[in-house]
Amino acid sequence: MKKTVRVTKLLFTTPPLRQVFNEQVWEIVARVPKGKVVTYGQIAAMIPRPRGVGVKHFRAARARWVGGAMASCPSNLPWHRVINVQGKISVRSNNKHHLLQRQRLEDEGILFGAGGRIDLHVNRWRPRK
DNA sequence: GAGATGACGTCCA
DNA sequence: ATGGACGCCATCT
Repeated sequence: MKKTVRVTKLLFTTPPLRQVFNEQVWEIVARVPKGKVVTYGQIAAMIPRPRGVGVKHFRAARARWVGGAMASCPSNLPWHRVINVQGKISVRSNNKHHLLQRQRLEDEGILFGAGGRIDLHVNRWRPRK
C-alpha cells in the first residue's frame, strides 16, 4: 500500500499571508531576464520565512508555495521562465499552457534536450544577490 | 457541506 | 544515477 495519502495531506499547505507571499514571488519573477530560467526552489530560497512558520515546515513547503503563487501569476510577468529543479516544465492539468511555455522559452533561445529538459547549468538565472 | 484537487524539493538508501 | 519517503491544508466545485 502506498502512503501517499498522508504525504499528500502534508504536501499542500499555504503560507499564512498568501497574498503577501505571492507578491514576493511575483516580484522576483519580474526580475528574471529574457533567455534565463529559475526554479521554484530557487525563488523560494530568496523569500524570508514568515513569522510563525516552523523552519522545518517552511523548508518543506516553500517550493510548492511558489507553485501556488504561479498559479495566479499576473500574465504580464515572465511566468514561463519558472521551471522545476529537474530542468523540466511543470504541467498542470492544462497542457495547453505547457506548450505555450515551451514555445516562449524556445523563442528566447533556450534549447530543450531529450525528454524536454533544459540544461540548468547553462540557462539558470543567477541574480547578483 | 462533502469531495476533488493542486506550477515541488531535499534527503537518504 | 535513480527511486522512495517525507514535509503543520485551503480553496473551488
